[in-house]
Amino acid sequence: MEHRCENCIVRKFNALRAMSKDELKAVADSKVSRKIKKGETIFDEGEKLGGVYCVRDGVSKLSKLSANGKDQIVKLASKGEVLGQRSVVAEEYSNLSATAVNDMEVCFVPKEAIINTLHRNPDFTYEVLRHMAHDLREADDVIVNMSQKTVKQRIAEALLYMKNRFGEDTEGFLTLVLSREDIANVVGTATESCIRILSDFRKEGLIRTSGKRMAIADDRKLQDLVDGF
Amino acid sequence: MEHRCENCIVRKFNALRAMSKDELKAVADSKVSRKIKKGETIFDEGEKLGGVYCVRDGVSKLSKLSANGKDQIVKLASKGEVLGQRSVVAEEYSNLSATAVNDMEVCFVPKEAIINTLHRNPDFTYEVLRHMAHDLREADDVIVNMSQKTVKQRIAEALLYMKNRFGEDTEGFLTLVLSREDIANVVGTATESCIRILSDFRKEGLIRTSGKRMAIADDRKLQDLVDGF
DNA sequence: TTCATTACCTGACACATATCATTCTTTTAC
DNA sequence: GTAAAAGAATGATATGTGTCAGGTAATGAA
Repeated sequence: MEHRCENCIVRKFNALRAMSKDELKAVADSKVSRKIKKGETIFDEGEKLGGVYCVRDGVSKLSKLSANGKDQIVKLASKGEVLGQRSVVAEEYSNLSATAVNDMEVCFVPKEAIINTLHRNPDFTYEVLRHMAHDLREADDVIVNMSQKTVKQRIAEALLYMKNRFGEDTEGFLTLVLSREDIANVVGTATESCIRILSDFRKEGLIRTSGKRMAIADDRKLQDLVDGF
Repeated sequence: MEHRCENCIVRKFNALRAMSKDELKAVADSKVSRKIKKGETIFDEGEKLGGVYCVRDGVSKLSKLSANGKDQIVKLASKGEVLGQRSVVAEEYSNLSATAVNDMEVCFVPKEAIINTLHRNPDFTYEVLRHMAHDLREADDVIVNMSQKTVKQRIAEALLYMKNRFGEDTEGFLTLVLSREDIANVVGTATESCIRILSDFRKEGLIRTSGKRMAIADDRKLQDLVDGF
């Protein structure tokens, strides 16, 4: 049997926690669980979304294709986050595409259940609003970082972010494994530049690597770099 | 006597149009009109906002100071737009500062009236949400532009944006007059680079200038530049 | 007006970053 | 396990942009 939203822990982290019992029941009845393999896309830029995707497990990258064919990763979403919220709320085509960074499990929730609740339950709407306000603030910060920080600083920041947000395993390696290309797309640089800078970091003892896995060896120095020292 | 929100045309452009008569009355009773001179700041980054500012007239730049002392302009707000919305909704300190680009007239609306309505009137909350969803989309686009387009392309785009958004006078000059420094801060580049590129544009016949005033002479070529031709 | 300040402009130069080409390594799939 | 594909690494080179330094023109205040 499928999981019931009412008992889903993931819900605690997103706006669905503000739903009433009945509303949640409606969501649970209409939702569809879905497994997504690493590298598969959940939805594409320009697609009309029929609902939102609630992430139960795994990590997704939200990216936008630029004119010169490069993908800019705008956000990484993990357990508890809801994908496609913005597009459904604004009733627009998606401005981003979502791709699984590792194997994922998501629940697709048809938009009707969401929109109904948005019209009737101000607590829920307010909660969604607060999440979006938070996203907007983060987006503002990214804009400033993009234009004012060097690639080196942005990569250092991305590494620290990955550690803080997704943690590290028992050996100290970052839990979230991203390819150099993905990291380059997060900070908005060429893959080669990213690789070069990561090599520098390794040589300077700021990070350790083992295959695709990466570990932060000197938080302090990385942070100093970000702050411009 | 002060203007009444109920009759304010500006309201039609923002979320306040979804307020009930009574709610609007409460806003009108608590609001304070204020004139702001060109160059004055409305609020500062890190400030705790006691409410939002509804723009009746003039243009404001919303900017964020970066570590290296440069201002990044994140958004330009004009008639009908509401400043400080994000901070009030999220109950956070402001992440941006707002400065008048020209003489302005704004109405300060204490947050209580707003927050009360957010909790009670789902139509209003939904409306605010839709506006924020729109802002978020724009922010995503800016992120991609920042990281993938050249300074030249971004300046060309900014000029076209200024024309489309704020229009031009009878002589064809852009209505919104920004200093080169402000334009540089919009596109995230050095003032000198901005000046140089605008000079190039002038020499190539893409724009005309007369003192601080600027006119777009060749929309088509500017657009081609933006698109990478 | 005159002075002071701000905005604008230009040149020279350094440097960060992108691009292209090539090799080596790791991962994936059959 | 092996082949094929994908990812990582590195060098050489070109170039876009930032920085510093020195101007002129425009603007505002006394």
